Amino acid sequence: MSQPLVTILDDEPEIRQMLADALNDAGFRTATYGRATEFEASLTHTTPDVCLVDLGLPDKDGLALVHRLALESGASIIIISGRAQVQDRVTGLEMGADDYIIKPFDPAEVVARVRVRLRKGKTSDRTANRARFEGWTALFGSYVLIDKSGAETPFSHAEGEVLRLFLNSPKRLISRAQMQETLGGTAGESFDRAMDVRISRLRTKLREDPKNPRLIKTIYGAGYIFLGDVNWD
Amino acid sequence: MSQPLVTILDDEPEIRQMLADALNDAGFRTATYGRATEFEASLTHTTPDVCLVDLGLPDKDGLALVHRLALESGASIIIISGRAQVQDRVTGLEMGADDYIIKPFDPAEVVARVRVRLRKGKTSDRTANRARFEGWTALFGSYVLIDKSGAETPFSHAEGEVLRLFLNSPKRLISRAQMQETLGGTAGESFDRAMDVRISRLRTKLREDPKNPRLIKTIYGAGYIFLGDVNWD
DNA sequence: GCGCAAACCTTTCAAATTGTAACAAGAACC
DNA sequence: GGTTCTTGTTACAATTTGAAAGGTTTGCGC
Repeated sequence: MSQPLVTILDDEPEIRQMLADALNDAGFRTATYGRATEFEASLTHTTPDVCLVDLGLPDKDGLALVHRLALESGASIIIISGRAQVQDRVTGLEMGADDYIIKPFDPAEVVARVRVRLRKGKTSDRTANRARFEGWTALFGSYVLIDKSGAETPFSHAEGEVLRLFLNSPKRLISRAQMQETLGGTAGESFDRAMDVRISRLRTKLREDPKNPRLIKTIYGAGYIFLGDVNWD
Repeated sequence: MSQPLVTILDDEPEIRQMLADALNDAGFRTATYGRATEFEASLTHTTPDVCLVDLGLPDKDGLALVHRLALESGASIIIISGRAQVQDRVTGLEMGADDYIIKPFDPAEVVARVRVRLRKGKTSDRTANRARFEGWTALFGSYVLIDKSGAETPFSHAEGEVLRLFLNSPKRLISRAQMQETLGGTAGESFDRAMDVRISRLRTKLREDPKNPRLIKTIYGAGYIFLGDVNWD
């Protein structure tokens, strides 16, 4: 789970191969698809970080796919297309793509542009130390949670790590593997329980109703999701 | 702070003008600079959202400027350059640029690419993950179904996979084989039953009449069809 | 219609996953 | 040294899920 996943959707096998090779050499995991339906099917059980999409697909309108992808998935989308008109590029970007590369392309440039998209995702991790969410204010500098009425609740370093992780990617599924990675879990299988405990303690401090958590939701078999709007400053 | 600020750094006045006009027409505030030193001085009292930087500057190495900008400012950086070699582009992107546009360019494309960078900046933008159908609203971000009256019904990850598959291809036959593939079925023959159970549970949550399902229809010997109009947003 | 086999639905049950209370080891502080 | 706080571990409860099993429906031949 450590390496980012890049998916490649193109109907020409040689291009798929070329891209996959270049990206693998650069250290990414890749998954290739020749048809839109095949690719769409994969989305229910995998979450790519970057999607390379060829617009000239035989079985589906590429632009519609890009549009839906942009809305539904958190992945960055890079269109790869033979259509070089400015208008094509503009509409492609307007449909939600993050970049638009014209065929023929140099694999090195594709790799570079994929890297940019991943870099952006990472850098968005806040290093600020105050966040407001749903009536709460978290001060990471002084390890204190403040509720609507101004009452303070201290939290520990371990709890803060979890909270920061949640506040950095709200409303998105965070898998247990991801957590272990960022929280320096020793990958020891018994650390699983420790994570549960951290989250349990955090939930208590956020006064979550155990039966019906509103902020930290468990997705059985998948991970956790932090609901609620977050503002950092 | 209402309109985003785009800065333009280029030594050719006509290009500055052309970009500024196009961006102003698109509703952005702009500030233009002809020299790197001038531009750098401006950074002490303004915080641009997107910076367009020409690499071919007379008074300073453009790449070094890009690098510093990427590290120190939160702005998105788009390089505009006459140097069209792949290597130039790759190094430009590696230095921290978010995009690289080659001269000569079409102003419309520049505007589109600026828009993409700004869109990315909004964090809560890509969390929609919502579909409406026949009076229901499915929030995949929070694993909740909402009916006409606003009542919420949570659904599990497994149920969500099935529901998403249906909503992705409404009014089209979905074979069991397809499902198994999509839902990561181990192809074990007993997974068939598990599939049934998932659908059964989903039907219950959608309050389907067992005798007369309106949304998820079984096609004996072939698969399932999801009826109903779907809108993602 | 009737019978029958295959396909499908749904209840029940057990295994896997997750929640939390209680305890213990260790760090920090006095 | 003693106290308090933090944090992981253990143990057990609660929940979710897929598997098993039996019931129901469908298609088809007579």
